[in-house]
Amino acid sequence: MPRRSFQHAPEGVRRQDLINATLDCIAEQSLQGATVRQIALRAGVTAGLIRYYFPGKDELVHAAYRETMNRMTGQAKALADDHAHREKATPRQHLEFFVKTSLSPPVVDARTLSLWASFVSLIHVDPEMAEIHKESYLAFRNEVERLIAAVFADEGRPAPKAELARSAIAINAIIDGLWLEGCLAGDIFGENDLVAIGIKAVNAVLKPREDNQP
Amino acid sequence: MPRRSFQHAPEGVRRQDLINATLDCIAEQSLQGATVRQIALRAGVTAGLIRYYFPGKDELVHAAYRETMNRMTGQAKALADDHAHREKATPRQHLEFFVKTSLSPPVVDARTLSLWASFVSLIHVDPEMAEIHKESYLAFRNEVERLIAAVFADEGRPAPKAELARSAIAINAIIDGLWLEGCLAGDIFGENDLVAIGIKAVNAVLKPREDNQP
DNA sequence: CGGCTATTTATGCAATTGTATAATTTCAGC
DNA sequence: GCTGAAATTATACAATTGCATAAATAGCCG
Repeated sequence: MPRRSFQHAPEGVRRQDLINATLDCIAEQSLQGATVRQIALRAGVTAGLIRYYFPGKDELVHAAYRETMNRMTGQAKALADDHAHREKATPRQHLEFFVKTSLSPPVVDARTLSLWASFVSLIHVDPEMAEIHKESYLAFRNEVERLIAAVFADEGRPAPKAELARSAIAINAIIDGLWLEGCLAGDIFGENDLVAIGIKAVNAVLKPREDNQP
Repeated sequence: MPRRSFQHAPEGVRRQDLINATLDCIAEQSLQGATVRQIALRAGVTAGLIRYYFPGKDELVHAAYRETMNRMTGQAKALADDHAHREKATPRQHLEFFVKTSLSPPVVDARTLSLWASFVSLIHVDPEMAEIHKESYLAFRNEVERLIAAVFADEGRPAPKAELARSAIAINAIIDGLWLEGCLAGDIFGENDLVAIGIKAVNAVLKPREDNQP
């Protein structure tokens, strides 16, 4: 009885295939559907191979979480930077591009939400997941803070460290929230509705403190 | 060999016990830890009983999801209404109370986030979960819309239906997002930081269209 | 207090799970 | 072409899963 034939995959690609297969499984069938056998099937290998590349299934899920967050932040940043560079944008426009890319496809996407929610549900269960969350959260927020600092500098506005951090946290929260809403109820938002709301809210948060009146 | 003794539970309480036990399991160990045996253990009964009260485990999870969302919206609304009533608040203040209660404990809570994320991860897997999401989302948004309509009426401002819906969607998104952020990174927000950001952003969205400048 | 029904426990089962281990195949270097 | 290490498959296993069924208990109505 001959075994099925196979090939040695080049450096790193098998590992990446397994991560991608894991993401497919989680997105389509939730964590409970992401079994070693299903994952292996999707990746076109057999289940045992998973433990050749990862100590266990948990570590594969950790890698999948990292991958997801890196993709999200990476996409938002790359698209915004590119756009800003082409149009020789002011720092304020650059920030708005970032808001826009964060609130448009492919960052806003139902599948990504399913993945994200699955991972978040493990944050209080698995300490390593909590660590990954913390890291990826800070990576995104630092990006926001850099953009805000540039705006303040460009507009000759004093930027005390605390004020900067406060703004970054607030804007990060607004982007996250609108992102969530866009993924959850994508169909009710037109092309740029979400972006318009986001920019309006971000500008409100960036205003100096005094004018809190409606 | 005598069996363990037991009591007949009064109308509905056993069912509720099972739902609560399910929520405990999901919050502490994620969906994968919410097995019929674990749930039964928590509820102080044996596993078979679950299928006396529910057709299957899936339906128990559905009930747990409904319960979670009803509690969240219910708490936010009840606390805000109560507060507004005591202080004879204006509609605008009432809306701000609603933002405040939505962005404070017990609505903002790490455990609730774990539950919510677990359920959301099933929305694209299980059509019934999608339906529950839709219903609970609309229930919350309608509440927001009612509050906004009162603000517009009170301030003698025209409130075309489309404008009202647009504002409700936007404000709902902002509240959801800040709620998310508060649950995820609760420790970095002071008592009222989140509320302040929320009210600022909500007011910005409520402003008439013209002034979009920073 | 005796019986009847709703409630609850107990047990078993086939399917699935992650992991461990051994056997096989591929392929780069000689 | 050989050879040996690296990559992959195959099989087995104990544990766990949701569910079905049968037996037992509780407690209300008469």
